[in-house]
Amino acid sequence: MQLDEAKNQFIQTWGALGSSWGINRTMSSIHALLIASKDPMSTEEIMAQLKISRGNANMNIRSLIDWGLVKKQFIAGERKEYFAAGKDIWEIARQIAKERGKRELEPVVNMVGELQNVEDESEDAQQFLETMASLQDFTSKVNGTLDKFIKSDKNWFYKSLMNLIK
Amino acid sequence: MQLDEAKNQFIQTWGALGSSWGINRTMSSIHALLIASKDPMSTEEIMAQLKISRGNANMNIRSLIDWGLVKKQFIAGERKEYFAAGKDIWEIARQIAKERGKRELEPVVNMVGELQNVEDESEDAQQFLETMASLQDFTSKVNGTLDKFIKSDKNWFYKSLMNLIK
DNA sequence: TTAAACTTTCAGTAATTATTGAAAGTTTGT
DNA sequence: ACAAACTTTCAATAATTACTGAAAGTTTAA
Repeated sequence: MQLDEAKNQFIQTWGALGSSWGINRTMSSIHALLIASKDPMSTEEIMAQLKISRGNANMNIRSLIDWGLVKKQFIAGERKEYFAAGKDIWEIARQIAKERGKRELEPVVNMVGELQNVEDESEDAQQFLETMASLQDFTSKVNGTLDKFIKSDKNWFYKSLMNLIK
Repeated sequence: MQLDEAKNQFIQTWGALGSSWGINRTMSSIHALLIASKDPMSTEEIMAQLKISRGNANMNIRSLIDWGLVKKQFIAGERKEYFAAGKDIWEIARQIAKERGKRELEPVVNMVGELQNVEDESEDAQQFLETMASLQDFTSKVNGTLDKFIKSDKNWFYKSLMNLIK
């Protein structure tokens, strides 16, 4: 297999994965492209490789920077901005966990908190509150683990995971 | 707070959460509705509660059944089908992990496996292969943990998690 | 200060995804 | 066998989300 072929394969799969996880296809394709590239790339190069417009490239590069997945790189003597993705998969996972946790876990935690003060005494209400309580238990545990993971270095996580899966 | 109000709140939030995780809003709303309901519900009732069409209701109920999140319930003397969601959050999480793992993690594992036979010897290729190797390492560990989690009962997971977060 | 080199924005449009509702299909009781 | 009660399908349509490209904005070097 040729290197280019392999890279394309990777970009494809990574892009599809992203889109089925609610991250847009272009954003994850750019991410994959940068992960697979040895050198930082300019907006122009990204546009050319993925055949996308300037606006689209720019917007998604910004999102990747917001998510902490991509960094600007200045190249001596060049005026253009270059972009590079971290290559450490653990770091990438940690970064994604952090963002998604913030954006999607927190709303649930907040909702469940508010739901505690239902006055109703019916059996129906009892059961609902029970489920909500267990949801709260669950999310707070997931949140806690996520926090540890986010603050951890690879090594800590690795050890704990090994421990977890025995 | 009224029970109905609380339930609506829950349906709303759960629906939004699903849609930002690549699951359609109606599907997660129905799921939430069934989680919050003491008794199993018919298609008619679901349609009325969420103000959605028959077709939409049917399709999404089927998806929920495919995912193993909802079960048919037969009610004595009734001809209609009734539906109920499991209320155990751990079981729900396990079910979702299982489905998503199958649908989205496996393609990555397969791709990375295939990518091993790149013949190129350049530095660029070296680096790419290194990243892919670490990706493989990562996915196989996640996969392994997921497997354990899926096969586990709540208690096993709980203990390991407690252990994990010290 | 000017203009070239580059980045960002955004209104319009395209592509994708979800929903409707009516028609076709199925099951069950008589 | 019939028809009522129910479920499923799917073509048309609506809603959402992503993308384009040109124009506006910004930075830098001379």
